[in-house]
Parts: sequence; structure tokens; C-alpha cells
Amino acid sequence: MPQNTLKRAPSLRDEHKAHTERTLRAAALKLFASQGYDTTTVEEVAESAGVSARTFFRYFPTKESVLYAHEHIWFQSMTEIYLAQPRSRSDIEALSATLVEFSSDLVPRRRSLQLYRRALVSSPTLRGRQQDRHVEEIDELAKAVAARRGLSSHDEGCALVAATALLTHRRALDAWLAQGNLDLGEVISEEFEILMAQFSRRSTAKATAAS
Amino acid sequence: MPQNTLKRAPSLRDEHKAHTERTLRAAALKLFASQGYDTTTVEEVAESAGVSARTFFRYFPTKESVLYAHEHIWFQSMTEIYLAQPRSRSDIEALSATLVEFSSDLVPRRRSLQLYRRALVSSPTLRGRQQDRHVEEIDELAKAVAARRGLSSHDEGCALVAATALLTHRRALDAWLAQGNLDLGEVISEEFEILMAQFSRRSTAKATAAS
DNA sequence: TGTACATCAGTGAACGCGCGTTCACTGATGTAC
DNA sequence: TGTACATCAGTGAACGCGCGTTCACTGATGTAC
Repeated sequence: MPQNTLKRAPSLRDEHKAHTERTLRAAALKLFASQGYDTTTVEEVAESAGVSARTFFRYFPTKESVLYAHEHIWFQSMTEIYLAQPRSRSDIEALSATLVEFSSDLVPRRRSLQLYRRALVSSPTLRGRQQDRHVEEIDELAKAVAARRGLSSHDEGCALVAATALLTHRRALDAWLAQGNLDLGEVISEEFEILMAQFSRRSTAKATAAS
Repeated sequence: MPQNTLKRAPSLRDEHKAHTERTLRAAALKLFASQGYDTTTVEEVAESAGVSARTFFRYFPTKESVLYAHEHIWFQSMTEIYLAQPRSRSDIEALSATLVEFSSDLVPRRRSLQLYRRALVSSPTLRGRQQDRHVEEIDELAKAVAARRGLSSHDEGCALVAATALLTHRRALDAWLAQGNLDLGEVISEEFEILMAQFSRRSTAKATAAS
């Protein structure tokens, strides 16, 4: 009973297990990206990782789940950065700054993000799950915005700001993944500039009229 | 060969066919909403419509497709309303007005929209497809925004405006469907007010500081 | 260090399930005369 | 109006496919002594 599961030297078995899991994840990501998610069978992924299909399901309850790990961690740390932004910044400015700051965590993961993106394009099912994560993220971020504003619960305004910011972030991310050698921080920053410019249209309209 | 498929008095056969299709659509929507999409089989839908499963696939190539018909029409007519907005309005204002104006087309469809919403909640697959339609809509709307601005092709600004507006519209629609007796036009109008208020945060911040 | 037993990662085979297809057919509706 | 044939909506049965589960097993790693 005093099984001591908390800390233990990683035994040979444990290491082997971890290795199998990593290999399966890598094989899945690679195949899903290159062949398409729906057209790749679990059988193929398992084979490519050198194990049987049966073993795949010992590691992952579903075909999808092989793609998702520690997705919540990044979001939590992003929220912390947001709440540490100086009060002088507006919500949108603070969000922009947060996401720019956070971009350094994303840059090293570029290759995996690209593969994941490709898998996403290939499969409506996957896009459904992605959509669900977005909804969760909007909700969490809305709470953070509310907290920064000193509200006890998040109102529609907070939700709209959160949703718009994440939308903008995603577009920036897509552009960065699609193009060659861009600085992610800059891309995000510019994307937010464009967004904000849309809401001071009147001045732009004037400028157009004046020209 | 002169088959004359264009116009013809709807024969008994044709009417029967149309009736079967409508019955299948209605049965599917009802069952998907009440039992969940993924947990309802094509078999059940067919049975509920009084035909065999085999017949279902004569009408619809996939289980999903039973839910979708004339989705493109509404969007096109919305675009027309948008382009007819007075030039004095900013893009966002024009979009808000357009969607408010268009809401009268949505009100009579409330019941079906509600059922569809419920089906959507039950299934990631369906949300994936929904997401895809959103992407298409953003793209089409972005073109309209570009046209109104006098641009030949749509830039990132147009896309962001379109995406944000549709996001706002969807949130308003959700609220309207969830709640009791609201006026859809008003809900949309208010939602856009809230959105625009988020981007003049500085004044709000001042107000907060002054209090 | 060595032996005996326990645990547990990995496996093969068979199965259930629901989507979607293929084949061969029935019977009602439509059409030609 | 009536008869003979053509068309076509609907069907049952069998099948392929891939996800995910269940069962009974093997063999390597870990542990107790």
C-alpha cells in the first residue's frame, strides 16, 4: 500500500514506456500531417512506431488523443503573463503584449505546430476538437480579463474581448506558420495593430475622403 | 434527349419524393437534437421517417448531409444588404446594421435553429463542419468588405473585420436562442455596441479611474 | 550473487458497432399507342 | 379509355472498413530472499 508512486528513480521499464509513448506520438503526428488524419489508420501509426495496434490503445483511449498532451499548461502560463501587464495598458493592448511576450514559447515548437496544422486541415473531426478548445480558451481568458477589470464575474464585454484577441492571435499564428522566416512576435504585434485600426475607421474614412 | 428537366408540372412521383426528403430532414433534426447526433443511427432516422436505411442513402450521401440545405443562399442575400448600406457608416456600423436588418429572416426559423444548435452541442464532428462554414463565410464577407472599401482584393484588415463581425453575430444568435422572448435585432445591435465599446477602452479606463 | 516468484508491457485473435456501398429485386407511377 | 411497356422510388441482404473492446496469453523486467 505504501506504493510511493510520487517519486521513484525511472526504472528501465518506465523509460521504455515513456519511449514507446513518445514514438507513437511522433509517428502519429508525422503520418497525420503527411497522409491526412482520416485516411491514416491506427494500424499504420502503430506499425510505424514498431508496435501493434493493440498497444496503441493501451497508451491512448482514442485515435484523437494521441495528438493532445499538456494543452492546458501553456494557457495557464499565458494568463499569468497577462495579469502581470502594467495597468496603464488597455485590455487589448495588454493582450497583444501578452501574446507577443508569450510567442517565444511557441517559436521552438514551430515544426510540431506546422505538422499539427497540416493534420487539422485534413480532417473535419480534428477541426471540431480544435473548435472546442477555442471555446474553453475564450472562457478562461474572459475570466482573466474580468479579473483585470476588477469584475467578480465575466460579462459579455470580457468574452468579446477574449474571443477577438484569440481570433487575432490565431490568424497571426497561421500566417507565421504558412510563411518563411518571420518573427512571430512582430507578426502578432502587427496583426493587433491592424485589428485596432479597424475600430477607428472613422479617422480612416476621413483620411480617404481627404485624399 | 430533349428531357426538359427545367420545367415540368410536379408529378405525383416528384411530390412524393420531395415529401420523403422533407420527412427525413425533419426526423433527423428532431432526433439529433433530442438524442445527440453521434448516438443517433441512420437506421433510427430512417425508421422514424417511415423508410428503410437504404433509402436514406438514396437521398443523402452521408449522415451529415441531411442537415444541410440552401446554406449559401442566406449568405449571399446578406452580402447584398451589406453593400447597400449608406456610405456614411463605418464598416462595423454597416455590418451591425446589416445583421440587424437581416435578423427578420432568421426569426421565423428560430425553432429549427434551436434544434440545430442542440445537435451541434452534442457532436464534435458537427462542430467541425460548422467551423468550416464559418471560415468560408469569413472569406466571402471579407470580399464584400473589400469591395465596399474600394479595394481590389481583401487584405488582412478586411478579414479581421469580417471575422470579428461574424463572431459577434454568432454570440448574439446564441444568446437569443438560449433565452426566452428577446428581439433578435436588439440583441445583435447591443452585442455590437458592446464590441465597439471594448475598443474605446481608454475612455472607460478614465471613467473607472475618475470614480 | 543467484534463484523463485510477481508484475506488467506487449500481443493475436475474435468481436461489436455504425457508416456507406453493391447487387438483385419489387411494385407503383408514368408514358406510348 | 384501356392496354403494354418503361421508368424509377424503395427495399433486403450481404459486405468492406476502421475504431475500439474483450480475452487469454507470452516474455521481459523487477523484487524478495
